[in-house]
Amino acid sequence: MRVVMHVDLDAFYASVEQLRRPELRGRPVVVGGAGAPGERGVVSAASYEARPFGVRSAMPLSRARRLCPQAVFLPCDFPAYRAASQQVFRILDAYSPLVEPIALDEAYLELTGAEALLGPPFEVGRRLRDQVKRECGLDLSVGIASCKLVAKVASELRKPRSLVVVPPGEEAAFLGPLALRKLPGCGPATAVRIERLGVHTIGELAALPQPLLAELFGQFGRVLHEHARGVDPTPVVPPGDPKSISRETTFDANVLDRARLYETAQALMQDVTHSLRGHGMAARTVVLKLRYEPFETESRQTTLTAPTDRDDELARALRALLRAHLDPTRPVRLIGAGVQNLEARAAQLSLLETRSGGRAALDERLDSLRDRFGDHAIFRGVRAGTVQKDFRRDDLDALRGGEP
DNA sequence: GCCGGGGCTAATACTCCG
DNA sequence: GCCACGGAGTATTAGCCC
Repeated sequence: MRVVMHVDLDAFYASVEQLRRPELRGRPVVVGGAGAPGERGVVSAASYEARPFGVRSAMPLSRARRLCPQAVFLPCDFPAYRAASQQVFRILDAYSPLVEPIALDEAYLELTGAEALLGPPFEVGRRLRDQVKRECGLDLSVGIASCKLVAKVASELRKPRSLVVVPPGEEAAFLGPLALRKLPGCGPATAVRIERLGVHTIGELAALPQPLLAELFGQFGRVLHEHARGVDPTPVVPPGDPKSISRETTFDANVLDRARLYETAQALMQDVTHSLRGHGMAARTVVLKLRYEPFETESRQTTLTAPTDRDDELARALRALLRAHLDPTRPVRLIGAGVQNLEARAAQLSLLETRSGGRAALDERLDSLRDRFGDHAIFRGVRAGTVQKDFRRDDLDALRGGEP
């Protein structure tokens, strides 16, 4: 029988802030945005003191301010959250050789076959939770079950400091009474569609005939049916190669100035290509994302004849997309640049260029400067336009191995 | 009236080809 | 030459998660 543990740090960003600034303890704390007054942004984390006021993550900061004006509002400080996260993951690594980070504050651990070594699941969970509190000062919620899906629902069930073990065979009975929305993957859109069938709990969903769900939701319907019964065979896996890399930014005020849009897009693409080369990968598809007023999002993409990791080639493709698709009459709220269709780089050097020659060598030298002095230390021709507003995949990759 | 950033999957549409 | 049709590959959007 499989044993999987899901762990989740409670109100993580807010807790890190309270930990390093004791005067914030016991007070409502809301973390989000970059800290500019009146900026557009959403709540990344709300302390448990802020939640009775209705403040939730993903809520616009402006709304959080109205709901809880007495809260302390803080910008995200990723270096601090990364450091705290690394400390916790070092502890996790001691409990299992197979750890799958999902975010800075969340992970799955494969514990199958570890009982002889670590003890019974409930005891393991309690020991881990106490160790994280003692050594890092942070509250951890723990769920343990025979699969990832049920372990995750279990850890969320009694936050903060959940410690819930679902014994094998009791998965369906455990999920049955819970609301549809507690099922991972069942978001607002899916829940509304299911509720139209008169179904409101996971148990009622599990009782629906599978062919009906398949007809309504395609192959997702089959998965939904399995999940509702507590069946989830997906393995715990460490992060593999990325499938896409993107950066985007929302302007504090809408932008019509073409030069500013081109410049920002280019700066974002330099971030993207830096990360791309950091993974030793090359991309074949370049994506431009635009969000116009009023909140209408478009994406346009183009596929190159050969994959590349070069700044100039990818930036040129992005400029071509802008030329072809940017509507100069509409105010732009957000712009983004990305790559997908990724593959390992080694195999794709063209016959006429070597890694040590010309432009590629320039890319590499700029990369090493950015690695030493930070992403925004240096830009080709354009200034840095963005600050990090949430964790990125690259942060997760840095958790592996555990060095600060 | 408000809606960030980053990544993933799936569904669907479209285009080209034979 | 024209049409139907299916497959492959690409483009776009929707939904979900933290």
